[in-house]
Amino acid sequence: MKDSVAGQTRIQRNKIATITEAALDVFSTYGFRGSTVDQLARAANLSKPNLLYYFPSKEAIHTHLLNGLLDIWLAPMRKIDAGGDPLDEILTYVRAKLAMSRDMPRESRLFANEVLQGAPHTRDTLSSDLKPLVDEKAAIIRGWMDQGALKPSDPHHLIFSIWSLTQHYADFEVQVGAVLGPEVPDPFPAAEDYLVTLFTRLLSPDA
Amino acid sequence: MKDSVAGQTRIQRNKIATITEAALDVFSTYGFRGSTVDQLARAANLSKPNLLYYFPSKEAIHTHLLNGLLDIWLAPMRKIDAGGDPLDEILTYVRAKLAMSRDMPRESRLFANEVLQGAPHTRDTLSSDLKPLVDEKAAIIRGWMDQGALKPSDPHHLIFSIWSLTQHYADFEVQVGAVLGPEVPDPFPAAEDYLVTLFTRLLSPDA
DNA sequence: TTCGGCTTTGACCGATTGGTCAAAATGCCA
DNA sequence: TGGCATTTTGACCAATCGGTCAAAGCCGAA
Repeated sequence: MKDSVAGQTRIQRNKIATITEAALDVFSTYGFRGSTVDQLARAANLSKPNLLYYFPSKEAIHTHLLNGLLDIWLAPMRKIDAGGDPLDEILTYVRAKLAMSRDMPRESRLFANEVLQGAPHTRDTLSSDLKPLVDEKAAIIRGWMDQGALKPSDPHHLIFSIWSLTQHYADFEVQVGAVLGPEVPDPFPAAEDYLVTLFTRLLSPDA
Repeated sequence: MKDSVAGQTRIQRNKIATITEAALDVFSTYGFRGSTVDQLARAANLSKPNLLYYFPSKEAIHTHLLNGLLDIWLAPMRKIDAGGDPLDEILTYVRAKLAMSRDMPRESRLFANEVLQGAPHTRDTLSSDLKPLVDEKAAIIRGWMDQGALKPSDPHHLIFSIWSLTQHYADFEVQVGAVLGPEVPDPFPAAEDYLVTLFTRLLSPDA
């Protein structure tokens, strides 16, 4: 595996970055099994053997992508701070996740494809890395609710709802676009207003 | 295409039903391109040529499945009644959609797979059938809000949020399970409580 | 200019893909 | 029972799949 940064030439680093970028395009559109090595090579402007000179297999590229992405993907949640203003912390997280759906829809769809099909390459990571992180943040939220700083509701399902509501605009982009029609070219401003209203009414203890 | 019910023998109707059921299993798990005709045949306890005697191609099975499903899938939304109690109508719809995620997760994942990959077999139907239906129901909801029977918020995004929040429990079942852990074998009761609370606080004009 | 290692490639491999076909088996009605 | 249409199957096909390999091209250092 050529995952390590050390001991790489400039060419290697560049090509690997190009391949990774192209693979994100292809995998997020067609899924793992729906993508072919030829497709990946063509998207990266490389011959097939050349691509397989940098990665040992199609699966290695996919794994490399998923591994690199998980940290980026969870970064906004890690920033939830027990010392901050409760509603602000939640709304900031919601806005950050929605921005990721707008700016990184391919990454969102890559994860969605993976999880939809049973997370065959990620399942262990979900239990070992994701669960503790979510439990930690859920405990913070529960603390806020116990103090009366937020209206009570199930913290785990609150987190699920943030994920589903925000990622929906990336994963189901085609459906959202078809329903809103061409007269709404960008659904994100209205989506942000709606989601801020939703979580404010759900959680704000005043009014 | 053997979609028509008329002019079919008992054997044909049974086998087609068996194939459809098996294909739902396979396609919803592996996606269209990720599923093979051999897999479909094995799941239906048929030889490959025998399966292709009832359907002309792998794609025909997939199309047949999607077509048959769209009506079932949209049925709860069609029941939203302008004459009913506004909050009741919404909560009934939410509960019905959540029940579908619990009882028909394969159907949900089949659609998710399709839409995620750009809805190559469904795109036209989304614009021609889904959009008018959503627009109609959104107008009803907007009417309720204008009357003051519901707190104001964007009706289209309200509908999107019902879809995403409920389908999440089917489409991302693996993730939900991994985060909640084995100590929560069934997330649906808590999910229903949470969603009822969410939409009540979002929409109920009192309190 | 030559050398040696990194990079790139066309040709090729066995396995699997979606799908076909002729022949055999089965069901059904007289 | 015979006879015909429906159903089922093993063998097979061309195309595509992921991946290999030896040879050729390319590069900077000596």
